[in-house]
Amino acid sequence: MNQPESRPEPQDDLTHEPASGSLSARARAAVAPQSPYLSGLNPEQRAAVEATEGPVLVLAGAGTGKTRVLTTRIAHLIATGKARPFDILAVTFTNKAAREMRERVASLIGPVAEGMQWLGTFHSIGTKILRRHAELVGLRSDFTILGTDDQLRLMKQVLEAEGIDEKRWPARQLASLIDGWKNRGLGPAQIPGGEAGAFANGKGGKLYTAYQDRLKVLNAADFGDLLLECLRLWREHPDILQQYQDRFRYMLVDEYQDTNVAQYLWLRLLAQARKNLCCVGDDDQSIYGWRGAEVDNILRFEHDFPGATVVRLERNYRSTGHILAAASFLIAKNQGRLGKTLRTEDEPGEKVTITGAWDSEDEARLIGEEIEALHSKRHPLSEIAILVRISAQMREIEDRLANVGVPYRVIGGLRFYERAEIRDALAYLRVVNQPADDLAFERIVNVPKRGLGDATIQVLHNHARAARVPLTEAARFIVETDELKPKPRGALRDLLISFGRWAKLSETMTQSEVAQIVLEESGYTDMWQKDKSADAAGRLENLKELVRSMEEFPDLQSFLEHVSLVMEANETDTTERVSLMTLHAAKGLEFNTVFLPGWEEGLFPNQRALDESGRAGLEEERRLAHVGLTRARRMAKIYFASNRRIHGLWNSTVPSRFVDDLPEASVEIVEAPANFSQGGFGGGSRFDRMAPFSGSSYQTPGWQRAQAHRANTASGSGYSARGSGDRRSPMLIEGELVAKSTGAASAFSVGARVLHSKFGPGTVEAIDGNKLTVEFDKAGRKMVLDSFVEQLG
DNA sequence: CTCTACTTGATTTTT
DNA sequence: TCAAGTAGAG
Repeated sequence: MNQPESRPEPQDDLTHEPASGSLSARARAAVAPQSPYLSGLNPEQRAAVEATEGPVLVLAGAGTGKTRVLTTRIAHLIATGKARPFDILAVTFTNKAAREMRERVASLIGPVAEGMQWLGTFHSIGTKILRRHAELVGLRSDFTILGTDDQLRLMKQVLEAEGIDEKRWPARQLASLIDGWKNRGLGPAQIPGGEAGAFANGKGGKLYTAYQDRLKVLNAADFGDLLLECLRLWREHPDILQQYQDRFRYMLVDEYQDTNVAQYLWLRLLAQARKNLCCVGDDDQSIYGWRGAEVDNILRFEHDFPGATVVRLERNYRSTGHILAAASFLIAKNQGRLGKTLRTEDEPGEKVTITGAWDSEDEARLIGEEIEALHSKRHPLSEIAILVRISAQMREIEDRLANVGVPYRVIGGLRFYERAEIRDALAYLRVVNQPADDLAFERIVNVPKRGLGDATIQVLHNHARAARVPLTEAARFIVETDELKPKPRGALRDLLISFGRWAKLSETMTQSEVAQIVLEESGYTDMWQKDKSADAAGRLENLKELVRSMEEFPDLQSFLEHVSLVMEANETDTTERVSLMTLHAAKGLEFNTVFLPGWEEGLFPNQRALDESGRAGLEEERRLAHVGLTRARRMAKIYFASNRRIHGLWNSTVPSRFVDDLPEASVEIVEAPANFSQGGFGGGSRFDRMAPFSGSSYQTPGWQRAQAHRANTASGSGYSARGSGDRRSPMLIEGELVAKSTGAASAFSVGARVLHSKFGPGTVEAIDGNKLTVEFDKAGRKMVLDSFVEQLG
C-alpha cells in the first residue's frame, strides 16, 4: 500500500452483495463495446483480458506486455460492471509494482481506481486482513511488524533462554530455517519430524515454538507471519474465510512464478470458492528459488485448477531480433519449463557482443570506454545499465566509472527503512508509541552510548523475565534499587524520564514534531553530527527525510505501519546516469543498452548455486542470464575476464557455459582493443594473426581452445606487465600451451600432481574437457584450464 | 564499558 | 581483499 491505512472504506465492505444485475452495472456493461482500452491489444493479450471467468494462467514472456494485460483486465472487470473496484484482489510482490499497477489502472479508468483497496503486496494485504481479526490469532490489532534485524535480535534471545551456544548455532541459521518453514506454510506444529531436529541437536522445532510464543507476547509478527497467520486464521475459522471468498470476486496475481508455498496456499484458499483467479507470470524469469519461490506453482497451475485457460504471450515488444534470438536460444537449454517462443516484428538489430578481457580490471576499463563512446554518440546514460551477478563485482566497475567521470547510480542495496539510522530513529518512536516494545528498546538503549552495555541489559533481562514484564517496566523498577552502579543507574533513569516526557508530548504535538524533539534530546542527531565518517552527512539527511515524510500521516501508528512495510528511498534524482545493479535487481526493468560483465564459470553460473542446488541451480542461473539479456532493447554486451580476483586471490577463469548456449548467428565476438596503456603485450597481438574467430563455429571445442589460448596470452602478458616476477617469457609459454591444449582430451589424469604458476602445486580432482578441478596444496580447490598447469614428476 | 586488534568467511533479496 | 563481528586490554 502506498497510502496510509486510514483510507475510508465502505461500511458494507464484507457483507454487501454486489448487484451484478443492478442498473448501474448494466449501464456500465452497455458502454463496454466501445471500450477504448481494448483497442491496442494483440489477440492473445485481448484473450487474456476477456477471459474473466474461471482460472486463467497467462504465461507472459519478457517484454510481452504483461503489466498491460493485468491492468487492462482490471479496467475491463470494472468497466463491464462485473466487479466494483473493491471486489478485486490484485496482488504483487513489491510495493513498486503495486504502485505502478494502481497508476496504470487509474490512467485507464480514472479515479475509480482509488477504490481498489485490495490492490497491494501479499504482505500489505495480509496485514490488513490480520489486523481485522488479530485477536483470533493471539495478537492485538495494533501489532508491530518486525524487520529482519528485530527478528534476529529476538532469535538470539530465544537461543539464550534455551541455553544454546550462539557461536555453535548462529541465530542467522535459525532465522533462515524458520523463514524456510514459514515460506512453505508450515507452523511449529506442522514441520516434518526429520526437519524439526535439524538445529541444535534436535531443538529446531522447540525453538520455532518458543520464537512464535515470544512474538505473541511482544504483540508482533514477522514478515512470514503476515501470510502464515492468515492461513491459520482461515483454517480455524471457515466462516471468516468464506467472507473473504465472497469479497474477492476476481483475483489477479502478478509475477506468479515468484510465489512460495505459503502464498500459493493463501491464494488457493481464497480462490477455492469462485475460482476466478488469474495468475500472470513467466517460468523463465523465476530467479528467487533460493528464497522459497516455487517454480512448481506455475508449472502445476493447470493441474491445480482444472479447466484453466492458458494464454501465452509470445510477441515481444521490447528487444530487437538478435537479442531475442540469443535469449530464447539460451533459455531453451533448460529442461523444466513450460516453453514459450518469443518473437518480434522488430528488425534484427545489432548482434549480441561477447568480449573477453584479461582480468576484471580490464573488463571494467573496456566497459567504461564503451560507455564513453556511446555517450559521445548521444546515447543517453539513463538508457545504459550494467548488470552484475554479485555485488562484489560492482566495486571495480564503480572505481573505473568514477575514474573516467561517467556518472552512475547503484540500484538496490539497502532500502531506506533498512538503514541503521532509520531503524534507530524508528526504534525511538516505537518505544514512545509503545513502551512494551522490547526489541525497539533494546536497540536504542545504548545508542548513542550511554554507558548501558551488556551487563546492564543482562540485569534488565533477568528482571523482566522473572517478573514477566517488558524491559521498560523492569528498568523503572531497577532504577529505584541499588542493583546497578550509580553511573548506569543514572543514565537509565534519565532515559526513562525522557521517554515519559516524549510520550506526553506526543499527546499534543504532531508526530513529526515529536520525532524532531526525540532525535535531538536523545542525542541521536548529535551522535551523527560528531561522526566524521564519510556517510554521516547522508545519514543526517536521511533522518531529515524521515521526519519530513511523517507529516503526511494522520498519526504515529499509521506512520509506523507504513514504514515497516512500504518505505523506500525517494528517487527524485533525475540526472543522467548509468545504472549499476545486480541481475536480480534488474528484473522488470529495461534499457536500450545492457552490459553483462562476469560471464565466467564459477561466477556466473555461480559455483555456490551449482553446489547447493545442482541442476536446478544451474537452470535458475540460466534464467538469470535470460533475464539479463531480455532487459536490453537494442544492444546487449557480454563480457568475461580470464582472470578474476576472488576473496583476494587471483583465479584464472574460463568463459561461462552460457556463452556456449547462445546462437552463433546472433552473436558477434569482439576483439578487445590491445591494452597499450598498461604496457602489456596486447592480449591479441599474436592472436589476431591467428584469426581464430573468423572460422565457422565458435561453439566447437576449437573455440573453447581458442579461449583457453586467449586466457593464456592475457595472463602471460598481464602478469609480466605487473612485474610479478614471471621468469618465463610469455611467448614461450604460449607456444607450450598451444601445443598442450590442442590434443582432443586433457593430457592430465585424476590424481595427477600438477604445478600452477600462481597457485603452486596441487592434485587434479576432476577433469571436464580442458577444465581441471585441482585441489591446490595452498590455494585450495580451483577450476583451472589445463593449459595453466604443468605436470609434476 | 569501550576501544582496538584479530579472526573469519564470503550470492542473489522483497516484505 | 576486505568487512563484519569477537576477544581481550585499558
